Amino acid sequence: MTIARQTGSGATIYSVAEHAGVSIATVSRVIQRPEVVAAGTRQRVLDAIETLSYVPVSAARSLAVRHHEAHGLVLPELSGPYYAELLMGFEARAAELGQSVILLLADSKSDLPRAVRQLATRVDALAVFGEVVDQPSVQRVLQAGKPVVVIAGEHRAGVESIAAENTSSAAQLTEHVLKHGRKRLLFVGDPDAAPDISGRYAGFVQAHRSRRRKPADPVRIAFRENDGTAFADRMLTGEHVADALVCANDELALSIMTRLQDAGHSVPDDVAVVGWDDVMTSRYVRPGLTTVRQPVGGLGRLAAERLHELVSGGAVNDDPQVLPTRIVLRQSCGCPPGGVPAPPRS
Amino acid sequence: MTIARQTGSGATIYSVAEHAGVSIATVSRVIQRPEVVAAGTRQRVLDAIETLSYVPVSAARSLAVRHHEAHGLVLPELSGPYYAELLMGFEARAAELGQSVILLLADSKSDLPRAVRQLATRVDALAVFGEVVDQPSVQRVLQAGKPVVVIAGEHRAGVESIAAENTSSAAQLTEHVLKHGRKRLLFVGDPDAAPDISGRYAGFVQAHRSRRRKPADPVRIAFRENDGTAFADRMLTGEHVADALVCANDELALSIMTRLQDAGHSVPDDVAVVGWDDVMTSRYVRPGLTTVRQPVGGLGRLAAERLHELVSGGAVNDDPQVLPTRIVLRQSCGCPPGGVPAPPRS
DNA sequence: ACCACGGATGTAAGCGCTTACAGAGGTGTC
DNA sequence: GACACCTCTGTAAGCGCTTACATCCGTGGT
Repeated sequence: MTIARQTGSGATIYSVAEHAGVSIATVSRVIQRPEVVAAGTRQRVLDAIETLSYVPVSAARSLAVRHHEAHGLVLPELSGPYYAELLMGFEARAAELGQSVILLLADSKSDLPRAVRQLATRVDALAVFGEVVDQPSVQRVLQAGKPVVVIAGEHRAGVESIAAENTSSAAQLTEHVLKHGRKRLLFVGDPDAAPDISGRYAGFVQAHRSRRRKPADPVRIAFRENDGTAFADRMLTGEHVADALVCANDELALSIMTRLQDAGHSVPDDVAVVGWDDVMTSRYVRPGLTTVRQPVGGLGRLAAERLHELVSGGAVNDDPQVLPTRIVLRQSCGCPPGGVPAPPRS
Repeated sequence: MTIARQTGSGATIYSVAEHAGVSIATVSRVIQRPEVVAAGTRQRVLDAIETLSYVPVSAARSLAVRHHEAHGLVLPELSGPYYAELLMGFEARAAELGQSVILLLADSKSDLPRAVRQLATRVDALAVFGEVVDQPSVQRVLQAGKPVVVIAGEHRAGVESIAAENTSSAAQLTEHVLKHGRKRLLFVGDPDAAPDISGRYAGFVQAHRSRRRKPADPVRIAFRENDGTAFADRMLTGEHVADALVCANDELALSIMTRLQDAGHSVPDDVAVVGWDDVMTSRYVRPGLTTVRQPVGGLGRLAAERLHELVSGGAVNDDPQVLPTRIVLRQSCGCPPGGVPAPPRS
């Protein structure tokens, strides 16, 4: 608390070796491959480690072995369950593979490219979400010889990419809504904002086409609750007319649905609403929100796994890997209660 | 893709120096303190860095400067908004202070102590949540000379700790419910599960005492949705009787409330329900859930900040720092609609 | 009794940076 | 013209580990 502590910060492999009466090589061995050192010696070293509170300096090891044993993950932010789940999956798998994870959140960063460069400095490989980090920055990392996988982003040659299936489940979902007899569907959310969304809109269009109906243009709004509320207000004034809303995500769907209900409209009688993500709230609102569940944790796990394989010399997979999604039917689309019970969250 | 790449993985400070026709010291200088090197030289070096796609190896720097420029954060998990928000705050502040953050999630770890030891190896300081990591592990880190702050955990001498205020807001909240004329309140959640919860129960007790009423024993159940549902079922059978429920967190409150409603009971008429955390769902359910908002992001920011100060030689703060919380009144407690509008989330 | 061999440990050469210190030119002053 | 000063750059000594290679010693075979 006052004087420099002798133990702790001071202990190095040298002090341990000295204390145990062995060479530093032996100390290193008891840490890396305990079985090769004689039991007695091993114990003396272990004791020395204990009494000196020795904690190795990973940087020295990294330098010597020439890799970091760490993966970086760049996410836009962490509000809502989506990214959190992704991160959980990533962290879990990375840990299993003995890798630390260094997290970088893009919002709140004034100079993202710089932050990414910095990050690249301390990891063996990088996973980045969608288009959060600019292409040149990605290229830099790649050129420095560090594998990069992009999650739910644009697919580009030479960069491994993984994503959840969007288009065909969007088509199914749209089809489902159409089967409920809805005529004027609106897609709510900006397809240009992210590849995920454009895939969903593509499915929306496809479902219309296959019935020879003309899909409406997307309502290009952002994805936060405020945006949904504002849109609902514009529906209330008659600016937008629809009997079904296919929303780009649950936050949008929920905020719109709630606003409409608070204004006296009935969901799904007046207008059906469906979304994407199956957030917790979607189970709790009434009517329950029909939505699409993505294997978000799986995306994270897969990303960590691929990174590890790439670092270990694996070849980059040139086509995107897409994980299947599942439609969760509740009542907001017009289905009767008790129809299909929502499966428990995995 | 086939042959070892010349650029990238190969580039070191030496190759850059050679390519630019300067010494490695100069290269290091243009990276660390560009202003001290002559403009022409600097540019040549910058060009060399560019053409060689040089990315420094942070481990080498860490070794030379003798610190990692990274903070570790150990969290139980990441489901629900609570930990995610904490993490966001922590990451944001850490980044501002130039520190990377290495995340460790305790669930999914088969050998947590080992994971923590490993983590300690690559950071300058550690923030750990509550009691997720065992005391001996914490002590080890401390003895190795690395600062530790515990968030929302038991306070112990010598370890810095920070938390959100619990007892007095719990007392206020309980008091509020009592003022609505409720007579039989139950505290739902196990106080022994976490210091936060025991603080809340203490407030519950305190409010009763100050009115000379006898507080009920806590209903010791876990905090997941299932546990809440099961408890609600037991209320429905008459095993528990109450006209108000003070729940340890929103997940519990929401799952109980919903189950009760689905069974035909009215909230708040038959039973009032309040919770803690102000998760997103709490705004969306009807009636809106009365709850307590904690400055979760603030806890994270503060943790990162204190860590940084401790690493920079600051003295450890012997009493816990507690951040204020705020009660958010909605209708589940019995308040009329439109009474106090819920402030927007910060 | 001698030798080959294998197991346990030590020696020493890096890994890629940072930085104190020294040296080399230029400028300005008297 | 000599000298004191700057400014800019180079030299070299670590930072704390890992690991190939060398060494030492005890065994067992013959």
